[in-house]
Amino acid sequence: MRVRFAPSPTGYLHVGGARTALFNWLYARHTGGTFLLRIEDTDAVRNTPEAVRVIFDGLQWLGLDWDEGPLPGGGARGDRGPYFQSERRAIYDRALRFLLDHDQAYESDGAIRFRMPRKKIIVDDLICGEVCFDCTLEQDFVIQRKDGSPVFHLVNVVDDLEMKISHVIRGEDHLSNTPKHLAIAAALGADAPRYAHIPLILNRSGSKMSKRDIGASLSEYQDGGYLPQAVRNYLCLLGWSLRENREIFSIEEATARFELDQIHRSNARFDADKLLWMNGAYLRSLDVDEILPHAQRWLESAGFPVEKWESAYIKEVVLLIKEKVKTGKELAEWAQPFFREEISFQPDAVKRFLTAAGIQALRELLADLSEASDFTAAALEERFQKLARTHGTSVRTYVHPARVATTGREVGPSLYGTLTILGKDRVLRRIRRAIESFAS
RNA sequence: GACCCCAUUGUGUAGUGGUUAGCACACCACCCUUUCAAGGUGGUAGCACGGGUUCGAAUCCCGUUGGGGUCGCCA
Repeated sequence: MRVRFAPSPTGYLHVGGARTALFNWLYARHTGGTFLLRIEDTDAVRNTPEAVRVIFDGLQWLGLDWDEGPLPGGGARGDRGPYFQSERRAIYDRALRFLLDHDQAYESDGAIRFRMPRKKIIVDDLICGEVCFDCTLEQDFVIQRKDGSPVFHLVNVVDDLEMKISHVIRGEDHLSNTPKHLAIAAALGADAPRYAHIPLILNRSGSKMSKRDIGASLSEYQDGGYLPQAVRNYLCLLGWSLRENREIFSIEEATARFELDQIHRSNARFDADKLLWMNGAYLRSLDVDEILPHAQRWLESAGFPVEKWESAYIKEVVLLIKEKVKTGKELAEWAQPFFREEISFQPDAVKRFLTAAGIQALRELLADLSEASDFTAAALEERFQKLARTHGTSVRTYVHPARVATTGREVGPSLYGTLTILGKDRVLRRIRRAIESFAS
């Protein structure tokens, strides 16, 4: 089996494209076949090195490695290259010459048109089944522009043939183009690959997700603190499932179970809420060591110089917070009090908890914690409860002002864990400072 | 408009002739609780419609309606 992902470098990687790449990759890995990457950069205007970089980054981030194709560092792997269409002109010229010589194409106003056969063409699709197109009234179409550049329909088919692609797994928006592609392959005297058209990903309002839609670009997830495992898992679910009331699964499991004929025929709407939930689920369940490299990136982009801190310290913070948040972005926000001495106080939090009563509670707490020799979470919890009992009040009396004093916020991870990680010195200093700043 | 694809709660799906139509997200309620999450329990909500076929249709056939896609010298 030889499958390919053939994106056009547009400057961003569409989630639909990412899902197409994923399905191709899954099929290749499932069958022990070859997954190749081909860059369809025939549109010179849009073709920039940065735009190609985005494709490499996105695929690598998702963990979709390709066996053949251009390499991010330059050069290529595989013996069916070049893998940039812009470098394959001679091959297309040869195909054009062949079609012209065999009267399957002709010149028209300077362009070259393909002689579309006027007959019924059946697409035997691996997912959609046999689809019949009546092409008796079909028009001939351009395969080489007046400026001499070849057109998508031609190059796409020629490359699939030249690269010995056995299965073309692509979006269903291409189903209607397939008769053309079948006809070109036949005119070239070749056997066309098998086709498998996967359902489209729709936006919230139900039309094909486009560049303009929120959440359409993979980079939004790369930059938004999502875990690639979660995004990949979610993408699997758009048109495919394990069929056993379970939606969170490993990539190995997906690879083992993936079958083309189990893919849906109906389009799927992209549900950002569910992806968010899934990302949180991954954050909670993944081992902190797996999250660490991502967390370092999240913290870095939030403006915290991670190299300043021991990775053991970062791990403690991540371990504390990851249970409570859904994205890395959120995690970085919550982590602020651990990486910045100058904490910023949220006005609402101050107003609500650093009242006269709150300050009084902080004074009592300060006196108590000053005596503490054991600053573990369990010991602190005991201390807070004892303090509350002594003063005949609820532990909340101390917890809330303490959280605001040490983190500046009224919402955050477990307070006792927070205090433990901050350590006695920082905790006492922050409580003192809060008392000084907000006692009126 | 022509052609093509599709149709199970709001969303993603399980279901392939006989089920109290299952699961997940979202939503609501309660429980747990130091906040927020998470977790637990329960709940609201679905086979688009009309004809067939059949002893029996979410499941098979036809039509209607609805949604989507394609009709470029873009890819």
